[in-house]
Amino acid sequence: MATTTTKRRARARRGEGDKLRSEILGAAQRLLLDTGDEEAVSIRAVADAVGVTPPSIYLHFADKEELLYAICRKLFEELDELFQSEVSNSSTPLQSLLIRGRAYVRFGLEHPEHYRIMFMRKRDPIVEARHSEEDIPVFDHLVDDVRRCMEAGVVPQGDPLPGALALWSVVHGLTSILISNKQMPGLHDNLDALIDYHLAVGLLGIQNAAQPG
Amino acid sequence: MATTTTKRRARARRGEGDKLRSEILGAAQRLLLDTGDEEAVSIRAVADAVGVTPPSIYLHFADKEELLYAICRKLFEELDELFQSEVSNSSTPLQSLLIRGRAYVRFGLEHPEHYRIMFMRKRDPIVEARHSEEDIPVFDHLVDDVRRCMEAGVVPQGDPLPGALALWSVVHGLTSILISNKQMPGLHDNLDALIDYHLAVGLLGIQNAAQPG
DNA sequence: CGGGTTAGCTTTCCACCGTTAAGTTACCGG
DNA sequence: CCGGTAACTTAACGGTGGAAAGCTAACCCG
Repeated sequence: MATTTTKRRARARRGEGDKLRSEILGAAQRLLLDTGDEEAVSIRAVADAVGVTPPSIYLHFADKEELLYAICRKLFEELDELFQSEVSNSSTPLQSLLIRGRAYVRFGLEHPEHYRIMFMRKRDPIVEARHSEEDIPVFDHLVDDVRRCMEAGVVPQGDPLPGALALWSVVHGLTSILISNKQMPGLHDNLDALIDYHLAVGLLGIQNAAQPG
Repeated sequence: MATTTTKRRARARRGEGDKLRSEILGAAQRLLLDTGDEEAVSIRAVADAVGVTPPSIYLHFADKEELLYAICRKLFEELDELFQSEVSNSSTPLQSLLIRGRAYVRFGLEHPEHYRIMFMRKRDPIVEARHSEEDIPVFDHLVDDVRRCMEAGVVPQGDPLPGALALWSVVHGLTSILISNKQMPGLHDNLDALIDYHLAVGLLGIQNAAQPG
């Protein structure tokens, strides 16, 4: 109720035009978090939340897609920081992978709409970033852990990328299934056990499977 | 170009009101296939393709979501038939799982928009069906194969559902990553090897991992 | 054959969406 | 204080999903 117009934002001073950009990003992210609904993040709603008119958005983002893309990049950084802090206490790379996986699924379940726009939209930021040779630390760190597992002899030697991709596939598959099936009976009790089982499948899988190619 | 109005459909005779329903479904599916774009399947576009006005759609579907849902149910049936025919020649349940998995990924890559509405939307038909105790053969047949693997002693005994879910997670994860990353460098060459590697990870995983719970 | 009933479909409208083109306002350097 | 321009607004376009209400043609019955 009452998502009506808020106060008008004071015009920025000369040279501070970029202020609006970050305000838009912040408002959009907050909107996504509060409503828990991607559809609520419309250009008009964001503009209204910032206290500005819709066309002003286009002074900083070419289109809605680019706004969402910018949000994603921010979320990816935050996700990487989350993972790195969780992993910091782990003693082995294998344990790191386990912790990483658990954190991944938990993040998805706790922030489903964030997860959606990050991993379930048409234009996938991770793919686009890799394509444009950008760094995506959250993925690179996963690959690093797999590589360390290889160096430690706990995963067969070779290119770490397929293994990392396979692990990502397992947790991403599980997460997106869980997200789309919040009500699926008998899935969300024993949730931790289910997650760990999937991680075991992935980890034992890359330990025992022959490298592709 | 020229997606303009087509001819007006002749009114159905009394008692044949349901004819329009299947015409709508068919047109929507065709539209999805031809354009390869979910956004092209708007109520208005479908109505236009059928030769009818938009509100007529609502005589047969409560809202757009229900129309998409109906399309999904149809697609799930077709997918199941595809899988069953591909699997019919396999001699072992393990081989069936492999074939099933390959067919799954291939289907996703060949019909990305169909795949999207089936598995990557907010309301997941499979989950909803399970919740409402409907049958979803395409999933049940997967569970059956896992069960048969257990009976054959090639997968540790227990509840087949977690294993089936894990396998689905792997292929679903891979498929959705591939779909969202059509241009990701070095992913789509060696595609078959990559798919088989993921399947090996999943299969070796459920063979070696301890049951959850 | 000729009306009445009603299934089958339309007309009209609403509020919202993303986006663009053109206009306005207010800051700030000269 | 004034002109230039950065920072925004106003107004509009064509699209969307959807609700309310009206029309029309097919069939049944006398």
